[in-house]
Amino acid sequence: MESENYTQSDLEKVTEKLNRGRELTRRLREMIKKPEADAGDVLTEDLVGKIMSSFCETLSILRSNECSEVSQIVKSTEDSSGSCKTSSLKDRRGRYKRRKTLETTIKETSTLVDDGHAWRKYGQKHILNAKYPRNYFRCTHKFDQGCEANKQVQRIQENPPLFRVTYYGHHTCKTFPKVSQMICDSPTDEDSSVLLNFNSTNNHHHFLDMMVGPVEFADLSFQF
DNA sequence: GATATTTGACCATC
DNA sequence: GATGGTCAAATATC
Repeated sequence: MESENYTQSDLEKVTEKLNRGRELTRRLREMIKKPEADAGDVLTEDLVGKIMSSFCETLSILRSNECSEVSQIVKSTEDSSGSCKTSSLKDRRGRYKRRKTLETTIKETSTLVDDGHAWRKYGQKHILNAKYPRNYFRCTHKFDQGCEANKQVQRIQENPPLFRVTYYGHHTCKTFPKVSQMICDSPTDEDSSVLLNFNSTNNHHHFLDMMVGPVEFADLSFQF
């Protein structure tokens, strides 16, 4: 489990900041439901800023541990293959590591919307018992910024068109999605995988409803 | 020429 | 050995 890399103190901090974010979100929802309440001393923009700050701090804690984990992987790789620089082009043994338990987010959608990130296709594969091939994408900034985000897109239905998009890891690149492209496109109420859009008041409630529930550390699955 | 996509081969895991 | 994920050369596009 990834949580083994976090100390009890880290978990407590993360929980505290998420709970604070939840409370701020709850207040924001109240203000949206009752716009007249906005006349108070706290503006919605302030709340949004605080919520974003809370999430950023949480991610900062999580990523600081990821970095140490990555550095360990790099170190072990160098140790095991440091003298193998002259290996032939054909010998790609150990050149990549198959992921085992990365954080995943699965979304089923009828339209392949632009999620605001730059993706680069690196593979396509026919999957057993699947009618359509699976497409593999990685973040464009994988190499220049070390972003670990990957996604797979697979058509699962022809008519109406339905795609299953699976995200692995999250973006660590500094190229944040354009706000106008952040689409809250959850096709069904059951679909808990949503993108945050602060630009459209029509979509506030969906995200807010998701956030006001109990926050469990193990359930973290944000998309940025 | 730079960048993105396609596609067959390679490799890890089960 | 089968399957799925990734690499990297070849090719396409701008």
